[in-house]
Amino acid sequence: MAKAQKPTINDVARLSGVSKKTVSRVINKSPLLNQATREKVEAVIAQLDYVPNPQARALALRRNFLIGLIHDNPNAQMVLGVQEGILDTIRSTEFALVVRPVDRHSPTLLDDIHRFIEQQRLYGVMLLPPLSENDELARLCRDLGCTVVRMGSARLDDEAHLVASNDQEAVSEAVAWLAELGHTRIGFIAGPDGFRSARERELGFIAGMGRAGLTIDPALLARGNYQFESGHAAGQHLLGTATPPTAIFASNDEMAAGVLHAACERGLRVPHDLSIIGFDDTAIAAHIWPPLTTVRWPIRAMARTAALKLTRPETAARDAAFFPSELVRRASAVRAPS
Amino acid sequence: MAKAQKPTINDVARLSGVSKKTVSRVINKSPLLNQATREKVEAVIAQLDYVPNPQARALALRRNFLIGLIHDNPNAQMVLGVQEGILDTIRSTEFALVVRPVDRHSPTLLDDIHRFIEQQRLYGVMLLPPLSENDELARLCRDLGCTVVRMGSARLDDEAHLVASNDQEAVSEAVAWLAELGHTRIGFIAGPDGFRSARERELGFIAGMGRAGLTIDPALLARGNYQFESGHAAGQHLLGTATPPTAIFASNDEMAAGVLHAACERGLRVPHDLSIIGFDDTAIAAHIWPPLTTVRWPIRAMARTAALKLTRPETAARDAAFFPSELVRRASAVRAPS
DNA sequence: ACGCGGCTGGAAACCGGTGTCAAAACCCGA
DNA sequence: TCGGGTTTTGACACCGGTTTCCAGCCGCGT
Repeated sequence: MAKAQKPTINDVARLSGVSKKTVSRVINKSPLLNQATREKVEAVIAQLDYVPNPQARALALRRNFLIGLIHDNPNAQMVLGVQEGILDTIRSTEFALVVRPVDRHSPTLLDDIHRFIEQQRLYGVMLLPPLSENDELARLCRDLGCTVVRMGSARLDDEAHLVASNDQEAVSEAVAWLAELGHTRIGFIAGPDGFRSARERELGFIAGMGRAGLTIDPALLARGNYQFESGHAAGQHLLGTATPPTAIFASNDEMAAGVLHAACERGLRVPHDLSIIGFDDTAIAAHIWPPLTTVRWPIRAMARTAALKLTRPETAARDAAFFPSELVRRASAVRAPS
Repeated sequence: MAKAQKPTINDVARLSGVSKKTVSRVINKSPLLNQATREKVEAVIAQLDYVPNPQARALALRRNFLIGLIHDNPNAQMVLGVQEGILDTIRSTEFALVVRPVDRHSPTLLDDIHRFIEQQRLYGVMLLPPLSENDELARLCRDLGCTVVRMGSARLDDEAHLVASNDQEAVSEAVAWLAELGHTRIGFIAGPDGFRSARERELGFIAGMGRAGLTIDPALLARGNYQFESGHAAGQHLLGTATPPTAIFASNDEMAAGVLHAACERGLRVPHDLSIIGFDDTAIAAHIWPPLTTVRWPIRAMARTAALKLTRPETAARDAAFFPSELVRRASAVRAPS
């Protein structure tokens, strides 16, 4: 550990007999540069094992090589998946990931985020649902000079990048699967009002029922807020009706777990008496009993793509990237009781 | 948005009629400063709504106001809890949180982290288990000039801060609870070899059994790696013995869920035929059926304290902070079958 | 009245990069 | 050989703070 100091751009310049500016040009891959000079400087850089100081760059460029992950997401599995996906992309770059969990109901939300972005001079920000559905927030980030990627929202904003999965089709497929298993009385638990993902999944349910030639019984519709308790309540409600459903689709896994609780409390056997399907394939899906049939969407891969869009805005087209979801068939959905 | 520019230290200096240096002294609360001057400058700062530029500070100080969270933790719930706890503490400060999930088995781990810390010029780093048990890693961080907080490791390193819960006592209490419920054949699934937390919980089990006057049957001991599958396998093994246990303590919730699966597969009814207790009180504990009796430790509060130690090394004593865990009694542990 | 040490506060250099702009070097045909 | 146009390169200011070093001012002892 006798290493004196990290080499600076000045060291490189001196050793290769050029000016700082030229070294800077090499680093930034400026095109107007003699090939021979470039190679000479690159050799010195390699020899010294020189790495530009990000803090100095940040100061000069008024922009930090940080990408911010802003979220208010109850789904730990998903948030962590996103973090890992982003890291996959930026691990060997100069970028770093800074996270900022927030409370989306805080009245000072916009101010806080404004301050945060300005302070850290973020390069780009990534918004997770449900925050990604907040247009005002996206605009703020953009106005502050960040590239923005919104995840999982289904509308194409003209200025922000978008990375989404196709929830609607996936739910439709899940419903088709239930129909194929012989279910006709299928209950549906929607996500909270105002969430685009919730709306998409709802539309998927309607489409799926239509395609299967089934009618939708309004008595079999309920709404939750993506949290366990709300799924539990909705399940109790649905199962307490005169002619209860033989299958329930919940708009996310957590609510599906709630439904399972409700069923168990009533002495129903799952899946024998009631089939359940969830959405997200979070850790809980595979770990409850019976293992939950659910829809998996490739969080980590999506985050990788999103990070690419953030860190190489020039490379990535400013268009929506859609990722296919996949129905994971487990034991919680079986043939309808006859 | 007609705001011209963010005010700089020069603006403050000019408006208050002093030099940059004096302003800098005010910001850094230097003690050798005339009270009148200080107040004058502070007034201008408030009036301009001036915030020092962190990038410039980072450059000058050779140290960024970033704290790094380094982890390789399969427990999303816990990692996110830590992130939130840290944010609780640093939200209104100039600090930001940068995360770095890593692979603890990577041969380049130390190099990667070395580069990472050096590049970002981290102020402090926080190590989560199992990484927090890596002495070499902790030393590296320290040598690089970071304050270090290790979470959940039970040994006091003389140079790093430590924030831990008292796993041993908590497990002991859980075992006492099972004994009180009339269980005598109690199985134990240990965590992976080499994990301090695993060792602590093991010791807690032994102590608890001893205190309850029960003997430990080696046939009822198994080992997992904190993941679902290993708990599942261990459960199958334990339940397949000639005289299976009536209760099983798993060293974390995920493995407990695995045990539950194993029991269900064998047609056992939980908790009627088998009581199960887990550890961590992650989301899954409350969401499986039956709800899991488990040990809860105050992750978020611990992370808050840890962040305090990191950002105010001068305030916080360099000693271990211990947090009490609590047994959460749910439906998965009941009176032993007679 | 004078000299001296302790505080305050300012000028200028510095941290390690990037932008501007003009000079130097090079190319080619006339 | 020269002029004009096109690269290529370097000098220098700048980003917004901190640090070093020194001058000015003060009160105080003699």
